[in-house]
Amino acid sequence: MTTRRATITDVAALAGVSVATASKALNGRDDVRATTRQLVLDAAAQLSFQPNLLAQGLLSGQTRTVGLLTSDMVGRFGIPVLLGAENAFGAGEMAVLLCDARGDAIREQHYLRTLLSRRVDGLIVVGESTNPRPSITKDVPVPVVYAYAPSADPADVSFVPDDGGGARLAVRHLIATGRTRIAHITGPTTYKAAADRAEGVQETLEEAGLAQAGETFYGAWSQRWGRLAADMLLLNDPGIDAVFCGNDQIAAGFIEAARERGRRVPDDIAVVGYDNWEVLSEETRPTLTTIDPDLERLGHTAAQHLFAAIDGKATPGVHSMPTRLVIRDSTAPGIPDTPWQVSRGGSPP
Amino acid sequence: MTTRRATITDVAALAGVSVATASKALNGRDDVRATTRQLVLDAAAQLSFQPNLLAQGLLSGQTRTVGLLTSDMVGRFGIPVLLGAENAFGAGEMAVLLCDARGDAIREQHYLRTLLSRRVDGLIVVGESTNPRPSITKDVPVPVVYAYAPSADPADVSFVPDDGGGARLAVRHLIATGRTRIAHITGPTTYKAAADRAEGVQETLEEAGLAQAGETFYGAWSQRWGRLAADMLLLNDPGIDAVFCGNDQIAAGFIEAARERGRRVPDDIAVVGYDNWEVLSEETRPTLTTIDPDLERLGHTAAQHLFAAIDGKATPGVHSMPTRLVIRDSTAPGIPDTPWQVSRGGSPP
DNA sequence: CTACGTTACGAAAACCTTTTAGGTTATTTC
DNA sequence: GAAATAACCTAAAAGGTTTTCGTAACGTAG
Repeated sequence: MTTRRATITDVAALAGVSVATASKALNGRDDVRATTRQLVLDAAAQLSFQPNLLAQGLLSGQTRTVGLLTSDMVGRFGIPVLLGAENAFGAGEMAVLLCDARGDAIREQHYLRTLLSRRVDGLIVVGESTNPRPSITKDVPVPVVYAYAPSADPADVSFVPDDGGGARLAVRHLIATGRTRIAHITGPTTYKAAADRAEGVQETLEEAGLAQAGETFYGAWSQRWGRLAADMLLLNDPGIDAVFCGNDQIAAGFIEAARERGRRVPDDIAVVGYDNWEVLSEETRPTLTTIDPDLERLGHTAAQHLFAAIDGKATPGVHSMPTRLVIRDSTAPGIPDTPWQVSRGGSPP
Repeated sequence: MTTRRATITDVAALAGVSVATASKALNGRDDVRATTRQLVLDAAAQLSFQPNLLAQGLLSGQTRTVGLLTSDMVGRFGIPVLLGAENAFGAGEMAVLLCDARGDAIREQHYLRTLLSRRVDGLIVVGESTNPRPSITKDVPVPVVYAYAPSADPADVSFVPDDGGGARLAVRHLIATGRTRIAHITGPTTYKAAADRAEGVQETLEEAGLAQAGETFYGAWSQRWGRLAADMLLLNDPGIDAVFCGNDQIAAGFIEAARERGRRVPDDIAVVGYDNWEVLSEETRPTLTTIDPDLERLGHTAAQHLFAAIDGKATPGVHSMPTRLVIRDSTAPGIPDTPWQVSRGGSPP
């Protein structure tokens, strides 16, 4: 356990060759005789030799390591992005240095310095909301990719979920199922995601020649607000037959309150959520049709583009990542597969 | 952006001293004149010099990096542990290499190799359930600490939540509030956590001279099972006045079903959950009294012990980490602060 | 037998930093 | 005025790997 680890010098000595030859044999270079190579390989196996990546990195200037700088890992949205990214990196030979700045700019600076000290090959910055965040690209001698929260500098490489598109998907689905009086309840106005989705709702309704039922109801991202909004909405505007909620919590609250007020979901009112947070969307009654922002894929794509950027092939700009409509019972009770169906019951196992 | 990074040689040249002197000046060694030191420091600042940690690590044999090997980051429990650990490391000068083996032993081996290749100073292995997992300690020349899932080898260092203690906390609380007919609904028998909690329930009831209401109801960790079990239980055994649920999802389902059957919570039946998963425990009606396993602290402690182990001060054995009772309205409606109260409304902001 | 090309291998430099062992001044002590 | 000390600084080695270049052996053609 505390035995010194074998170096290539040890391997070379055991094989009876020079370190240069050992290196070539181990790395598959071709000016080494087959028998010699086997000798070296056997020696390496016997000593369970593993090349010191520090030494390799020192020499090559490439550490095969990227820094993953997250602003708030506590939040729900950073995790899937991070997961997708880690996934993409792990598939190659890259390793991920994880740093959680916890929303603190000072801490972020600190982590940034240590990451650069460790000579990471690139950085991926994942934010906690889709609101733009300050760019760090110019302070840094390696490529940077922003995920979820875009950089404020449009010349940087950012990947964000297509909130407008998600809203369009939701509203089109409601229209396709025959709804015409559609309301929208969402989170705080300070969230760009809320504004983007509201805009998507507006546009889609106009395209269909429909008017939105009531103005957009901005509130909190909570179940409580969903219930409250339901009470207000059902009282003031009893004719609505569908509601698109800004997230699954609001939708869960809405469904609960609607049921208590004697409205049947989906028969009287169809409900669509957002986020596909399965602990909610699969446990409401009826289960919840919702928009899946596919954050894991977003993280994966961001990581792949970081690869590309490290290889000098950057793709600047803010890239909108498509979302998926997940149809469950809150809009389409027991209807078997239908043409307009995108996917049912969440992601495959 | 692509400009070569400054080395200590550049700094020394700019300051007009040798690299040795520059190194001493930068590292606060004391055989260097104050004026010379300032000269070096200015030069370093001007070039925004940052020491190459690879070179340092190569020399010292310490990389100030630990590997964080998680078996399944998708799950809910790994994340807080990971978070607490990252937190503890970030406070020092350690960095965390994140690897998600996704429950695959092959992948775990692969990651293990690359981590060792990178010469990490230690490893923390976080599992996804409290069931023991295979030990890797003997395959590895650095200290290893297990978090959440203990190592199957009792000589290793493991940190697990005290499930039995959590159950005791819950049942004592129910008894303290005057309940006497207490039932227990929990997850699958295959989970050690479920078994440990059930055992804790048994013991605590016996100590109090009470009998458990019905046997332990094993099922799934789902809201659905909570509803189903509620229906069964309230039908067969209408006299029960409290139920301790194996997790918050079961508890949420139970509360919902109980309400529909006309039982008031907590007046007729008190409910305690487990996990303090706030998206549920703060959104049920009434809000849910529950056990918080304090996983973040568990992760933090595990990380600190890894530090100690790296310094040669290991503390072998399986360490049970205490849980917290979080009292909300499902057991104590609107009662103001009372002596037996441990904490209210979850962790402070 | 000489000239030359090919093949297989080794010596040494390079990457960047820290540390050890000396070396050069200036200052003190007798 | 010589010797001892202190203060400051430098040269060189070490850490593990890859790469470049040099060299030796061998075979082939002239």
